[in-house]
Amino acid sequence: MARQPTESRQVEIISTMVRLAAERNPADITTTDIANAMAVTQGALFRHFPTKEAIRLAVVEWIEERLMQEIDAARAASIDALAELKGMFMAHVRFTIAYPGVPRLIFAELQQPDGSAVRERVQLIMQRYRKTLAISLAQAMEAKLIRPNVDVQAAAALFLGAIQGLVMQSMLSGPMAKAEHQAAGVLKLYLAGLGVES
Amino acid sequence: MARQPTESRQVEIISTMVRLAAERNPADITTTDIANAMAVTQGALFRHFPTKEAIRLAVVEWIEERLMQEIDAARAASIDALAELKGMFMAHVRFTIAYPGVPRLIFAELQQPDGSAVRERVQLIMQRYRKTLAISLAQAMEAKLIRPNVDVQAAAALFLGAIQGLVMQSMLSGPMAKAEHQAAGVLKLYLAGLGVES
DNA sequence: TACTTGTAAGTAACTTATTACATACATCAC
DNA sequence: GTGATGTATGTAATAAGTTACTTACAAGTA
Repeated sequence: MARQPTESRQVEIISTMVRLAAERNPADITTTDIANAMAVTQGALFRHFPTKEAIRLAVVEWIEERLMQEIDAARAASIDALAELKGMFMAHVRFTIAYPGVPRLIFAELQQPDGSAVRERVQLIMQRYRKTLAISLAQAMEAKLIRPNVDVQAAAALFLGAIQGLVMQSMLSGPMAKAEHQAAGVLKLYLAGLGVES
Repeated sequence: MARQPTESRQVEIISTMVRLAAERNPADITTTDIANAMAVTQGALFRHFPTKEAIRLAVVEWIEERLMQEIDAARAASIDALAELKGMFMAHVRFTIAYPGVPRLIFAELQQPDGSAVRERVQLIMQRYRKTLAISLAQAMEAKLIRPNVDVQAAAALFLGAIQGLVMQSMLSGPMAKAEHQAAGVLKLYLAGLGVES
């Protein structure tokens, strides 16, 4: 019962996957797990996606759309390049708190062997993200909001690492929500590395 | 043929797992994969470990032993707390270059559900590591080698995140070896956050 | 009526672990 | 030394369970 069109089922499958990934190893989530969580039979999933890999790809695309939207919104709401960096950092942290399964899914896909379509999509997202960061960093340098001799590549890597460090900590010691006030501390430390006085 | 005692086979199984994890998703490495790489039959593995989980636990214990040995050696060879931090960072990076499978294995185990014996072991390693970092950071503050108002918790989290950021970058764009010179840049940036002039 | 979405059952492939059996090897009586 | 014996390590086959995906059929919906 409760028949639904493919479009809404696809969304449901994606969000169920993201939800389940918050508490389990994404690699261990089976089509049966997803179907049970949706109260349909396992075979029903294949009415809406041809393969499991197609589901994983759709999940990654969903993440890209949502996360990049948040990042871009934070950037747009900023008055200068330094505010952009702060805003993107906190937006990313908030997104991770809202969807704790997301970093786990991303990392699980990064572990996939070379040539996997899903993996390459994740690589594209990260490249795009790094490029955005590099632009803001360069602008901040030009506007003398950060010190003039910052290694932009290292700064972009450390930005992502800082977030990843918070994620790892939440995976170690409890819910990501607890890490939110820690996030402010880490951001402050990161900005100090860029020469920002606080 | 080429019978070998259990002790050496156990070591071989562990190092084969670590080696395979450098190029594949650790979650996808089967006992058949390990056995093939060792040129024995799949069943032979169970002469030396009772279950696959026992293999995974042994791998984690091997990592702990080796990594912590490197970290401690780097600490011991340092003249002050700041040199300790630098030494530990670079030792960790070098270890990751030598064994690219290690961070993947650690992360894969962290994804495991709560209560898993292997996961809890990894948690212990990370706690121990963080504690070591906190001590060095506190000492460095006391000796006025870094600025006096560093948030030690955030600094420990960012230290691990900085390494994790390098690992993610290598997973994105190629071998970890390429990331070595990047590591120096990230370390410099991290230390700048602690108020270290360079 | 024609198409879409669902179920129930089944299948092929894969994975961990076990079992029956074979053989190398250390130990020890002699 | 030599040979017997028990144990450790290996193979081949297979059991038992799981997973992604398919198929035959039913029923809702435009």
